[in-house]
Amino acid sequence: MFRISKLTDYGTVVLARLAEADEELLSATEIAAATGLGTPTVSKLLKQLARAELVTSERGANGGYRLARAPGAITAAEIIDALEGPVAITECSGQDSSCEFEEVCTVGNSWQQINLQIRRALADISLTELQKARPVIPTIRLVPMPAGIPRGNKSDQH
Amino acid sequence: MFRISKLTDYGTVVLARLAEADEELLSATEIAAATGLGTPTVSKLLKQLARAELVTSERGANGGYRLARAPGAITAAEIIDALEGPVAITECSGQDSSCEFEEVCTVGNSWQQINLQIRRALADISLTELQKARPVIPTIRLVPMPAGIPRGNKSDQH
DNA sequence: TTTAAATAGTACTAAAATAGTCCTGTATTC
DNA sequence: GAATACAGGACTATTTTAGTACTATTTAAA
Repeated sequence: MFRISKLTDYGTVVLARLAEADEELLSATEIAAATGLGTPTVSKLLKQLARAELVTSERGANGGYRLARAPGAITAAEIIDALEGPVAITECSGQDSSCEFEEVCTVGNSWQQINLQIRRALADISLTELQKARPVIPTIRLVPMPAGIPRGNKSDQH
Repeated sequence: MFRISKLTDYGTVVLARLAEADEELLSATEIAAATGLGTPTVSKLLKQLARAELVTSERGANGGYRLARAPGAITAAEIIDALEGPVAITECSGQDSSCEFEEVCTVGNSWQQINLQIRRALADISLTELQKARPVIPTIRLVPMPAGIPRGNKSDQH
């Protein structure tokens, strides 16, 4: 339905936690505990974010993650790119224009325009701004919830 | 992956065909033949578009569909709304703010901003513009293809 | 030097959303 | 009344997403 996936949203929660920690090294387990998300899930997300170079990692005992850059320099577009691949409103709006039906199929152009505008909007929002509305979440209230940002059940519209 | 669904894209193909027909009544079968899409699929799409009042229908023998308005007055936002429900980048970015976790969950604001900008971009593109890049498609080339806008296989990026 | 804690990578399973089909009913024309 | 076409809903199959598990590697500390 034209929305970001749950994992991407969880990803912003994880990144927000790291932003809050400000340079301090946090392990996946710690982040999971702080956000209420599952440890394997957090771990998976951090690996993806590390590969996209939005966070840096240190291995070994006492290892963990920290933001690769200041929160203000990480954009929503980058987060989405990292966690769900490049934003593309249609399958054929990528740069790689190597379709065998190219002469016939001509959807491209306008969707690509839209795509560009969406990308622009996403590139304009930084982690700082995403974080702004997500201040210190009282841990005690999160514990009973399965996910850091509870949703996905019946009626939890915000 | 943050994209519109195939059905929505098919929908624009169907609408483009109707725009081309310019007021002439076309049956689902005719549109299916002209676009290369499956008849049941086209039929389903047209029903949804009719309910959203983007097309009008006439029942009975010699019935069919035509655009409810001029192509220039139908926007991408409306098409997406009709075929996949209201555009919302996250589940909680709708108007209906009745979440039981509202005090705790605070994702809202910035995603909603993004959402609004995306909506604006989509509302700015009309069917005419979507159609522009999709001129007369030679039927003969479409026949062997399973879908009007062939894709979804391995390497068919446009 | 061994053990424990942590990330890296990959593969797999389960659940949910999407796509596509079919059937039954109703309206309209011939 | 028969044929054609839309309306609505239900159902099935496929694909995508979410979540988990396992193995390997790295590092710190006992």
